[in-house]
Amino acid sequence: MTSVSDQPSTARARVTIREVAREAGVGIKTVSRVVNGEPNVAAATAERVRETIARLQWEPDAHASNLRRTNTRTRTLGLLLGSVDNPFAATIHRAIEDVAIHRDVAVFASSLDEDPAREIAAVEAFVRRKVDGLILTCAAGSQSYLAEVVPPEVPIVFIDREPADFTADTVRSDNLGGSTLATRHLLAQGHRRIAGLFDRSAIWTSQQRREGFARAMAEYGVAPDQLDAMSDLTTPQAAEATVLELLGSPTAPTAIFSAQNRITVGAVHALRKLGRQHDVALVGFDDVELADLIDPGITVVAQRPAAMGQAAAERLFEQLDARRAGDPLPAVDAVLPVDLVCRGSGEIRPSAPTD
Amino acid sequence: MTSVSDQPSTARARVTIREVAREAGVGIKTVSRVVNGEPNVAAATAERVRETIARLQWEPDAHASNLRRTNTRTRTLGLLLGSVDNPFAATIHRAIEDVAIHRDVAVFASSLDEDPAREIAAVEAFVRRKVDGLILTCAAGSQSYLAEVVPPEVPIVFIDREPADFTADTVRSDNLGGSTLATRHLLAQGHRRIAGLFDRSAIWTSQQRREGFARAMAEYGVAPDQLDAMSDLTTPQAAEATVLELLGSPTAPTAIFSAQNRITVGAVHALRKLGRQHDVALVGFDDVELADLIDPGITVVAQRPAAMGQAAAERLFEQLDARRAGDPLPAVDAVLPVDLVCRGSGEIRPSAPTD
DNA sequence: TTGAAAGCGTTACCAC
DNA sequence: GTGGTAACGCTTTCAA
Repeated sequence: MTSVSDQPSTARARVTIREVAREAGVGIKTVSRVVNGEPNVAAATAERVRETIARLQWEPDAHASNLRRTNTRTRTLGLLLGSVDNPFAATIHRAIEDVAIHRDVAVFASSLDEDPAREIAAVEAFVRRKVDGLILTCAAGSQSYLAEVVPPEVPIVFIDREPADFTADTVRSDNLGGSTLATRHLLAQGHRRIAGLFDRSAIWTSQQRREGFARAMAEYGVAPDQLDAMSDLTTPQAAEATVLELLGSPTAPTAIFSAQNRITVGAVHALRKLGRQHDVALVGFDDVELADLIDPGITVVAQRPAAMGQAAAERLFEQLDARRAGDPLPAVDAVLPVDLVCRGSGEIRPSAPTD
Repeated sequence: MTSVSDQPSTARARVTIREVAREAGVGIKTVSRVVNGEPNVAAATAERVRETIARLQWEPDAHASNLRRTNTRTRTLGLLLGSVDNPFAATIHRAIEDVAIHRDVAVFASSLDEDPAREIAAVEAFVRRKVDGLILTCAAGSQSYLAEVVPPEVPIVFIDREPADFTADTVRSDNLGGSTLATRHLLAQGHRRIAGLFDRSAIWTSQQRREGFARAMAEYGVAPDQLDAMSDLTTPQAAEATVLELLGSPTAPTAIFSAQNRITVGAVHALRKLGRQHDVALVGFDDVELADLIDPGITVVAQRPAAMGQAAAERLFEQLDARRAGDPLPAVDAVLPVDLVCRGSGEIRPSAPTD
């Protein structure tokens, strides 16, 4: 009665490694060896097992494997971005996915909306799910919490922004150099009254870009406290309103440096509304789609989000491999270059040249 | 020797439910009850357990729990998109994440690049990871494989495109109505020679939009076989080249219907290159960023990707709840309306009116 | 109200 | 080469 019944491979019920072993007439460990590509299995046996797996349509249970595996890899990665629907972040995301897929690693993506609490909650959720590694954009003022929340064997790579109170690999753009470059470009056209428009000042990149703006202005003799710099512009609408106001004032700027893609969009809208797009110069940080089709084309300092994503993912896997081998790599701060793309808006000269 | 040692809560090593139980002086089942909010635990006991959990910083292992749990929820969801960096898809992604986060569900996102093999591989990877549900954009010609690959208790919602050979909930735009609307809009301006530019014909939405285009043209007496319709334009570059060629021919169209966002971008580039953007009419399907800042503004049939994502995620969770309660909901085909947004390019009249 | 014991589906260890 | 058997960290079952 308890003997092997000759039921055909019926029910789509749940197929386990045991059924496969029984059907193939081998031990369960042998099946395990085959699926994991371990040595010490006769070619013929392996073939038979593979055939059985295919016939029974068995899929190994990832959770069960990870439970016992010492080298525990969930083949899973946690990615935290400003927002998955921001073009800059989405490009990073895609590049990371392209690296991860080669290792059969799946990506959990989360948006943080500049909310420190959400950053911590997302990291905790990733850790609970035992991700192999983390690629993080940070919103919180300090990343010291990571030391207690993330196990030491889980590598972390920061992307786009440098962390505070925590040391780990970072991949980011040359924000300082880029914003200096952008500002100098406007100064070189003869502009002296240049308005700098920035995102919320709590964001690391926003601070860096503001610093770059200030440095370039200082080179031309403008003291930091005399800067026409507006921070905390969190939406295109806020940027638009600010530009409308600035240009209405008696000391209106002749040029604008917009330090983030959404701010650039708002600024362009404002200039159009006033019909002054051929009159007031504009350079933006981070590229914008269709920037070349607008009249005038928008001059920007373009970042390399795809390269950033790729570099971050590759570094993460290097760390993973190194740590499994026993020696973690030292943290590296990778800075990617940015490119000034001249399309017209940044090459407008002031109506009454200062120089 | 084997008695309980009074080691202080040392090593950040791995804390398990057993340690917590031992420290709190209760059985492990009681700890389990507390973390899962099950009844039959004295308030004082529960409090003591919670205190111990906090002190030991224990995080339950999600994989271990899911192994034995019958009601197995990994609080995980698989999302397959054309590409995570396409703005349309990225907006859907964000909307889904916003619904999922309320249920503490994490989202695995994957891109398929219109590759049928990648679709299947991605779904298998999701299933292996025991996701609670799937939201899929499909590239394969048939989704019949899902019946064998996806366990019946895992709900599937299709987004953007209808599946073939498989029945499940679908959330999509009114592609047929939208493309008819777009084409009629051009016809109403007096255009009769209208070129239709489409994505690869294997894609469901591409077929639908082509059908809508054909129907509207037929209303004005143009037979399907006389249509100026170009398919398989997979990149903006291809679209641009096609438009350049079309406009150079003796029977050049006076208007263009571009059936996808990247095709629209290519078409605009071509028109600019020829300096004919104020001369040849253009209506695109799916909105494009900064379309209002270009001169002329691009008239489009706008979809509602955020609403699509939200609807799909909500439907998925409804199905999940219903199935756990024992009665799956019948499959529904939700069709979201599209909106004609007139910005100028679609309102250009033919130089030599036909009517 | 509580906890001991028996799984869940896989991999690790060690005999054969 | 091969296959038992004991984990892995938790939930379920069931007896106390």
